[in-house]
Amino acid sequence: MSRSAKTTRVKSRPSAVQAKPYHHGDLRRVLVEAALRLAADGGPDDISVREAARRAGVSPGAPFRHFTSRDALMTAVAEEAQRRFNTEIAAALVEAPADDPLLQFRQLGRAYLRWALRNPAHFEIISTGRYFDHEGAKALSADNGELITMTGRILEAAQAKGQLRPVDLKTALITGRALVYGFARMAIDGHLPRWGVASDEIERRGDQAIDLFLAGIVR
Amino acid sequence: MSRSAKTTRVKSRPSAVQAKPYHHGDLRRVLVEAALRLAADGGPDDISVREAARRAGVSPGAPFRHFTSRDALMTAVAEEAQRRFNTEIAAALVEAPADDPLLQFRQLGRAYLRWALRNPAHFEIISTGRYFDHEGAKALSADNGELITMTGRILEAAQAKGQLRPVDLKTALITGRALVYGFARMAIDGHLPRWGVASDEIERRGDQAIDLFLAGIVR
DNA sequence: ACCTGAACACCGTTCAAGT
DNA sequence: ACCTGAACACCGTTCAAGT
Repeated sequence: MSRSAKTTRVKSRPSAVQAKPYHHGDLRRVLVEAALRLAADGGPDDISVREAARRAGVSPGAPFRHFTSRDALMTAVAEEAQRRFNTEIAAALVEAPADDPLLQFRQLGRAYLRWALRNPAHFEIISTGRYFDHEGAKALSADNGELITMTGRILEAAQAKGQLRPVDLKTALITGRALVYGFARMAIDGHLPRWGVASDEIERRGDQAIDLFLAGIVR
Repeated sequence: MSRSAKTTRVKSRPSAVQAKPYHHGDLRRVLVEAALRLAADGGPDDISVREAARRAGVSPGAPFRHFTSRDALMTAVAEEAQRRFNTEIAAALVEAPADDPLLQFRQLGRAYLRWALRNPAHFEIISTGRYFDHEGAKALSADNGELITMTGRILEAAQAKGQLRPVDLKTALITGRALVYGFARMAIDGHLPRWGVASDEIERRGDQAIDLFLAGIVR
């Protein structure tokens, strides 16, 4: 399920069966992949430097040549997860009609929810903030800021097109995000059964929540 | 700031200065208090059985006479936090006009947000689900269910009074909760600076989000 | 330049022994 | 019945030594 990172490029020896080289060659990437896998299988807290090292076939100290601490590994993991997230959001947005910002906004919310529901552990790592310091996560902050800017522009376009009631844009933006973030976390944190939502209807309920919000701000 | 739990009732000796007794007397409660403090000072992950034992002045193994595992301690912590949460919500609800369910609903949302913002670590322990199993947390589930039921009844009353547009109640209920939960977590998880919300205006922004949602469902 | 392997301080948990 | 203190397996992290 994860990308194959087995090819440890050893330049000098062209033999078919080669001994495990002393230098790994791509350890950093392999550690991040292993950590993503550990999170997906268990949860964010199941990521451990030692276990990632074990899965990469290196000694416990080896990762510290590439990451100064567990937090630094978590940051790299979060950056990779955020990158995948942004990619999927962008892809989903293409499917919305170019001339209808309101539908684009809706599509954004739906794509956000879907990715969160299907990648709960990775979503949690990105969003919980406990797992790394946001100061040092340059790429992540950029990806994140891009998403926020994009969402704002789409909502502005909807307003400019006269699709909205007279609402404060910033308030609407924050409220909309709070809604999808909250719903995603309710699902991930296991709240929904208490609200009478079975697991096979979570996506539908999420869409209904989005639509109720939209109905409230649309003209 | 925490309730004084110093009185280790020793029945036999009425002397003023008494030696530290072998039996603690109230260890369970003291451990929970210590854990709540640890969470408040650092974060949920700063709760450790050993540190709680240290602060209670007992050996590392002692807590396991009262809690089968760290998870069991976390469950007790969560139950205490949820109890405090419910108490404050109930108190806030009294201040809302008895004949205006919509304002009661609003008040509920505001009280929810305020408690979350002022007790972020405890709120996180209650809501994240990662810290304990909800099956074994009987009292917490009861407190939680009570809150959900109450919220539902208030919204029903608002509808019965003709205060709402024709919306699906369950959808409105879930959407409303997703909104306040999401906003609370955005604040706790450190998202709000990215959305241009300074720390001294968080409560106000939260209130605005609630009001925008209400404006969308009110008649 | 990158990895090994032993070491250290820490944690959760267990258990025989003490009171 | 409840607590001590040593023990064990585990983790993050460091560092001299190897390649």
